[in-house]
Amino acid sequence: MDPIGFEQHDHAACRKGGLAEVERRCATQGLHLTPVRRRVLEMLLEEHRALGAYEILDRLRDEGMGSQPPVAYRALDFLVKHGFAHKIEQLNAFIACTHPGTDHAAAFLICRICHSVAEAIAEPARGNLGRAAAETGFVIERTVTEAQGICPNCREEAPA
Amino acid sequence: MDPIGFEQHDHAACRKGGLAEVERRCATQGLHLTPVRRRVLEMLLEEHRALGAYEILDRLRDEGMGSQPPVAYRALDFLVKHGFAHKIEQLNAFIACTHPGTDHAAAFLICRICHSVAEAIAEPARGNLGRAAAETGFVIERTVTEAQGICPNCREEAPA
DNA sequence: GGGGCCTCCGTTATATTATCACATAGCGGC
DNA sequence: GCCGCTATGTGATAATATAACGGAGGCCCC
Repeated sequence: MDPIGFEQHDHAACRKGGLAEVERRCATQGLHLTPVRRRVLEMLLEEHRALGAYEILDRLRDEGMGSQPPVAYRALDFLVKHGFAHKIEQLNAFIACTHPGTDHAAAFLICRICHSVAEAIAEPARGNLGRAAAETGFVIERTVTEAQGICPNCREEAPA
Repeated sequence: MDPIGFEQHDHAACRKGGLAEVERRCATQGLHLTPVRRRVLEMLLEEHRALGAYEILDRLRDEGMGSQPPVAYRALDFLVKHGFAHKIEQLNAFIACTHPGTDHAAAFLICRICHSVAEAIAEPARGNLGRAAAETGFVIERTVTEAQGICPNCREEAPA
């Protein structure tokens, strides 16, 4: 199990590994990891925290890579569509996928203090939701699972 | 089990029952179900479909109950805060709770064709998410579980 | 029964998030 | 060279949400 991003870890490796994996998959699937898309992915990989589209856009603008919202949104759409990033619906923000290789339904643990986000692999068909779907004939295509709370680090510092 | 809103049912009873239950709880908990809040709840109970804040605001305006966004958002905040309604994060829209009595974590089945929404009771602590949280010491305070797909009715009509 | 406090509402303004529409650039096929 | 395709650049605007402030009304205390 490595679903969690709260621990200390070799973050440089984590960034490079994520990028390398995405590059590999783009190559095998014939996808274009263009400069903008690549840069946005790097930004997301920089931190285990969700970034808003406009935060990303600001950074792109600083780097001279386009200054209008569609630039950021299109890159994010690409990354999300191909499973290289996820949208955190509760935050209207985006995060790099920690398992870009696997076809996966993701689940997230979101710290409301430090805003770090950890990703786990979800089991969409399990539990009440899957049962309810099966009972009624609802066909699940996509699930969003997000938990908000306090991460171990923040819990120590502010145990309230 | 009655988690599902896709079947035919006595909708008038369903509306009245929902309203009555909320009134009862407001009475016992000392909450103020003011005219605006009550009207918004009624609107949500009208349909098993998520309504956007501005859709609600338009109706309030038509009825002369306030025309500015905060009016709708405040009423919705109240309803959500006390568990009488839920926000569907994927849709940025709101729906009446089908189990206003119980203290509950909700899970939703959202039809991407007809936009109807069914609510089931979720089991937040189960599955990978709960396990990942337990392993790392993350304290879950609130979970969002939403599945998007095709409801049985739409599936018959458009079996693609 | 007046004053203070609290909750709720009305309103203006603005912030934040997201998309539309259309023009341009590059690239590969043939 | 030209076409068709994908991606990008840009201006405009739509959709969602909140900040900030003032006033109305209830309620309690004394």
